[in-house]
Amino acid sequence: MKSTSESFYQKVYAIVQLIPRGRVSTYGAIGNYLSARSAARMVGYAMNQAHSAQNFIPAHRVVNRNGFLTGKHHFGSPDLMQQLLENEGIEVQNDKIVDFKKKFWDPALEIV
DNA sequence: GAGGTGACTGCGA
DNA sequence: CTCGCAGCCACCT
Repeated sequence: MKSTSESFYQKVYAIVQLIPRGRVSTYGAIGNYLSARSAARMVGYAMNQAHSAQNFIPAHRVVNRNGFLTGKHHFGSPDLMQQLLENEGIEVQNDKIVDFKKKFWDPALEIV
């Protein structure tokens, strides 16, 4: 039923929820894993509905390619995203993830 | 039915 | 090195 891609979001949600604590991913990495080279916008768009999703989506673990908290404003509170990241042991300074490259989590590499 | 937007990315000048 | 533009796909009005 509703096999017509229940929602591109469902896929994104699944990936985001798979992100281990203390790690972060990017829109491009997720989009790339979904067969979309640069569908990063769709991933970000999915996050837009994340707060509407029935399940909790750790969208704070998803940032842009530069490691900046671009979507922090969509959490209801601009500081909420940073607080969540710091709560997981991720250092955030100037709205940017510290050592983002080290904490970067690629689904295509982790999910086999 | 058509147009516009968007939490992005990569490449060119 | 820095700045700008075009591409991408799905959802919303």
